[in-house]
Amino acid sequence: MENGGAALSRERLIGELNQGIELTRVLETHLDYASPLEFQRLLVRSLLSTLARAVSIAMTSPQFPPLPTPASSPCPTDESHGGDVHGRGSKKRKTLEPQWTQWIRVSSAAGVEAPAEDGFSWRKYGQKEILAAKFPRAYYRCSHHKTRGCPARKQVQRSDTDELLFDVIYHGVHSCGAQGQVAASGAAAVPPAAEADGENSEPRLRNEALILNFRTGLAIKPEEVDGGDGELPSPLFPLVPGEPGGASSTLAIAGPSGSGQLRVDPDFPVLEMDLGDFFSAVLDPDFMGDAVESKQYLSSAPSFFC
DNA sequence: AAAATTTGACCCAT
DNA sequence: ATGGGTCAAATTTT
Repeated sequence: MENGGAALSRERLIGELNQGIELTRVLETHLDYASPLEFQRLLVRSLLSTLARAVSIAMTSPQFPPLPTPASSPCPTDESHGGDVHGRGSKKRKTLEPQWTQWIRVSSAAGVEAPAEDGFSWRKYGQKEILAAKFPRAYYRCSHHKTRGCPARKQVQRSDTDELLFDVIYHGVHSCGAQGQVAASGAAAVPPAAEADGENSEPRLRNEALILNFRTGLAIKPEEVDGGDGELPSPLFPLVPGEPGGASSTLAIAGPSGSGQLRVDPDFPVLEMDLGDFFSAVLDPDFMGDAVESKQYLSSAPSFFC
């Protein structure tokens, strides 16, 4: 039952992350020495793609929620490992459970209270006004929480800006053998957005208004798609830009340190991850193997992110 | 009556 | 002290 695959992607992930850190250090040095802007740009670009790859790996890693159907897998949810003795300001690894976000847009503006069904049955257990949000956030948990202790939960909140958009944040995976994932695979895992019967001749990736939101506020938002319509390269978040004639969609990426572009697969759902959770998951002691060094790396480097 | 939702209190991290 | 997540009693829905 070992998760060889998981371990592998974790290694790759850590590798990418470390490289990103290394690049950052080099860049820092060169900033100090006022090296050629050209070179600095190159570093930044490399850094960007390294991080993008890392994100991609993280997103597809078994440790994180799967895009397609939940494929009722055994409940991996492990609670405590009693083995965390090491005094030493014990870290608080709080988020072990997968969490991801879906943006769902509804069609009719008026009267819409919530996005359509997603194939599971939920029971609302709370609602809260959120500080800087126009709309309240609703909390749901799987209906089988009582009966079968299913840990799945979700939060639904209407977007401040786009009236037709809802953020649906899922926490944990279902352990109840509930709900046929409806062939509409999309139903539960991908924004239906459909409404097809229209004239949408637009390229698929339009203003889905998707935003990859890291703690820093780094955002990636849709931009023009370069007419290309060919197949998209398989690696998600492949290398960055500079390269004009690509058959894929491109996204403009803008962050605290500049901007660039990314190619993306329009079919890949956009997730939202908190970098803190991201790192704590990656650094979970249970997986540290001989990569322990990365721990120090990571904990000492990215002041950048917070 | 049973099941689900509403809503303010409560609790736990910042 | 604050903001956000959950609890649970009251209330509404079926």
